[in-house]
Amino acid sequence: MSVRTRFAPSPTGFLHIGGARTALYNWLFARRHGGQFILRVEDTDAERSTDDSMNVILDGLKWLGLDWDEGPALGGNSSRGNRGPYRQSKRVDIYDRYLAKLEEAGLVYEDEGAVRFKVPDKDITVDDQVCGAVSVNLKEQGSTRFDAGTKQEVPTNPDIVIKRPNGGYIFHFVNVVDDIEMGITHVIRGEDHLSNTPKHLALFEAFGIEPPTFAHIPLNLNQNGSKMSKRDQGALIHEYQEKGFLPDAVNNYMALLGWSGKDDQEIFSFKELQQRFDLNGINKSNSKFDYDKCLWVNAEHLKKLSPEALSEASAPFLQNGDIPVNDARIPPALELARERSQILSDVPGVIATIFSDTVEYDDDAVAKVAGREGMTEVIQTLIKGLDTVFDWNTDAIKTAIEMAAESIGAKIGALMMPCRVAVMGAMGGADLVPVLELLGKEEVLARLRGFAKKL
RNA sequence: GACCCGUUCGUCUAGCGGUUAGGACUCCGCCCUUUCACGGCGGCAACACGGGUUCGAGUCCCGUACGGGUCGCCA
Repeated sequence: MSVRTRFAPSPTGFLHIGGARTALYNWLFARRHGGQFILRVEDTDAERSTDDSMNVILDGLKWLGLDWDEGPALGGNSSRGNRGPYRQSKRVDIYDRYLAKLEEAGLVYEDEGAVRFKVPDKDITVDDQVCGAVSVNLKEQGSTRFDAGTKQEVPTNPDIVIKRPNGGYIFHFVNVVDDIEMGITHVIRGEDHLSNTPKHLALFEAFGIEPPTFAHIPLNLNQNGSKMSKRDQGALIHEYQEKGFLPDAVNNYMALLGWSGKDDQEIFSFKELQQRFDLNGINKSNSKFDYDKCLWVNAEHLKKLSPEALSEASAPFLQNGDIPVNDARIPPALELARERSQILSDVPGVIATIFSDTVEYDDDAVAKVAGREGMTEVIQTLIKGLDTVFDWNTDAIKTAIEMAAESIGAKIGALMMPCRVAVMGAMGGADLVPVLELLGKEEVLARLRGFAKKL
């Protein structure tokens, strides 16, 4: 039987890193086994579901490259796959049919307008691929509830509500029905669902259907050790896009948070992930999100990007920085920027000076250089030396600076920093000589002359 | 509170009865270098605790502590 996994988000907000990781694991598992990945929108709670938030989730998945074989199309008006519809709000007739089965079997009853499913009074064992065998008796378990307000146990009905008085169906029921109808073979989901799983198994049994394989993955927590919330740094997928993370890097980092290839490799291409991901490598314990490491993973991916891919990915960020995207100097400039950038939004800052007609001088840098003795002579020597360069290329520029240094009995180092500050305005930044080359002779000389006047 | 899951450097993790407990991020040195960064080298830093089992326990068992989760007519 072919593997079929699904991601079943509830469209109530944004695509959260926890959800995205769940989607990724399901996607990787399906791809690894040549199966199908299904996207199903759990929007049974009409009051909390909107098309907009569904599209945010679809956009996020698309950006990550987690394409689905079956599920709603962007926009939500059409879908692909023959087991749809893939929005629960449009599957009511199917749920009605399944409810009728339970009614026939005498397993449900009405309770104040709602419909309850009678849970069996016995141990139900989840044979989880990550957590092992977990047994629970729903009848005993559900007989009391802890009221957080009064901190009291209050008696409750263990039989689970599967349909609201207003006719709407409840998660546990639709989740199971859809997994049956959609032929889901493996359910990979957050560990927060582990305690719900016996309920689902009871429903599978009631329908006489062999349940899928379950794998409950540990949760991602924030730095404080509590569940990631929307306000935590790195929680929302669209922010990665905005900040200039690469989708593959985000996938890589998400994979690492809860899964290990069992060796020392940490940087995985998307393709490698597809080849290597397995349920065995999933960890048992929760992990804390580490933004610094995520940045590092992205920087590693940035280094490996082809020049073409780098250009393409950088374009929106260059535009933001008012840098001309189609300038012929962009490709070499990007090469200067890539080693100094962790995310693409770092890129414009590294190379902006090349494309600007003014120099933004850092006061401290200027003061430091200007304070040196004989600086006027140094700058004049640089101007003279560089003015003689015919073929304006890195070798010739470097040679000219070396000769200029020699002419005043100085080491090249004594000229480089003044030149850097004069031309780029700061002590740090991209390699100076290539920057000089890209800037062009006239501009470099103009900047040096301008700087000379400041002395 | 009851039940469920978990616990190796600050963080992500390797380890599956015998290891100087390995790697990575962060941080700190040094080297490279025209700066910054990259890279290279090195350093700081961990088996939650207590009992067992065993010749021997990070590895197996039982407790305790701590963390997380679930206990909805949310998903």
